[in-house]
Amino acid sequence: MTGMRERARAATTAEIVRLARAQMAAEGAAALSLRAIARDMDMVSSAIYRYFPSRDDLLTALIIDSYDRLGAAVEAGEGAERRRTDYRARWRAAAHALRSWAVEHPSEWALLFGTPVPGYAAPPTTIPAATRYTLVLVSILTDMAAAGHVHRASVPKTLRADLDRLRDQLGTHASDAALALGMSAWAAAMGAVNLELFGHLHNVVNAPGALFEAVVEQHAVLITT
Amino acid sequence: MTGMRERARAATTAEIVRLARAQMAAEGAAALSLRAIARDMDMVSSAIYRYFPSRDDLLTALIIDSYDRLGAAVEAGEGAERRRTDYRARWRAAAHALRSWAVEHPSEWALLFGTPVPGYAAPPTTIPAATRYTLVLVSILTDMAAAGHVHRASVPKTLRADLDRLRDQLGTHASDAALALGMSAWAAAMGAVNLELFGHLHNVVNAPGALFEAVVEQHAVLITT
DNA sequence: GTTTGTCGAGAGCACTGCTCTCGTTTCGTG
DNA sequence: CACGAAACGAGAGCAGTGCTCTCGACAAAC
Repeated sequence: MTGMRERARAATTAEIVRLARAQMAAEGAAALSLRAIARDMDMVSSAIYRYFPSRDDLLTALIIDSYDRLGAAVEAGEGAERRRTDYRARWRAAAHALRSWAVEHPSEWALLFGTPVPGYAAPPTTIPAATRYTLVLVSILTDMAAAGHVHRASVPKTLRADLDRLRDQLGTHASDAALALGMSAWAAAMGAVNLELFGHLHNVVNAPGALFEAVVEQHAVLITT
Repeated sequence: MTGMRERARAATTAEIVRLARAQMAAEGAAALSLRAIARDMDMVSSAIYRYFPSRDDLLTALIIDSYDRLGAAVEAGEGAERRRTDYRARWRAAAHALRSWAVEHPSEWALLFGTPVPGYAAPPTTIPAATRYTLVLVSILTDMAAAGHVHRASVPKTLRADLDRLRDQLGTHASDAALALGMSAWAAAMGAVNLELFGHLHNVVNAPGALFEAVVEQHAVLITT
């Protein structure tokens, strides 16, 4: 089953992804060049197309991989919190794991959450990986609901249909209010990280992560009351 | 003072920016091509360099212009609220003006708040324009402080020094708690718009603006209590 | 009226993603 | 075991990019 052809192919594919990630970290996602990767491998550019039919397909592979590693990091961060009924602590742990990963892998964060490449539509293959880091927050809300916690928050009428569908998709019993609060917290955390990483806090908030900290604490209170 | 040379130069410069914006709206900011602009003007690509020394300088001009138009839109939206002491209504008006502008000019939003172009650092020239839309929120907080409103919120220690400096820079008397709440609201709104525009709500929140609505309402309460 | 500086045209450099062909090597099957 | 199919890397080539340089034509300033 593992002919030398398959092994060579797997090795080459992995090497391409490895070099692509390195190049992305060094020069940014937009500067990713198939020819440069080929040069680094002492190959000719056309040979890369034996492994990835186009630059977009290579990008897709990188996106899935990054989503997966982000998901793993957030899961690990939240999972490290031993007091499973301290929902506020679990939220803090998950959120800080999110920001830490972003700060440590800025180019990958930009690839996932920055400007979408024009003409590039993420294929459905990416959906499971893209959802992963999100499910950690959902699990906290689900556990709170199971423990009988009642969330109070106004939920815009326009959101209700989507929340019903989501509750079904995710298999959770969290209330509309809980899901709305969770999505707000999600958006806020994402916004704070984006502002920080994309340079919009220069001469505004110099202390690294200080804005994120404030955002997380506000929503820690909102989520657990 | 207005020799035919100067007038021709101003007209050509404006035409370049106009075509650049059109091309950006059609194909996205990343696909902006000097040669395509030159073709549309029946000129040769090298002639463009008489007006903009590099592609980055053209980008800078576009960025400043977009920031300015965003600022004007948010100012107009907030200014249309007649009840100046209804701070919650003013916040809602400003926030919705922000999202409306973003939805109507997605490529410009991406240019301003998406992935920064690698190797491109926004020159200090952009700072005044970039601050403009932010000042609307600051003015609301300042008016609340002047009216004697007292904000209660925990403020991370790491944020305090920055808040002191900001209060000085902005010439406001808003408290630490007020500024922290304001910045959280800012980050949350930005995050919600980014998630929506960059396609991260596909199959999550289909109703347009529903997540943004929830985020704005959460922070409307936070800011005014 | 002469000089000075700006302008557009054109050629060219180094780079990109991508396609096609060609000779070689490996694999599955008769 | 032999043979055809499939996969592979090399190489040339196409159309596109940002950018640089030179050159002749024209307007502006002295």
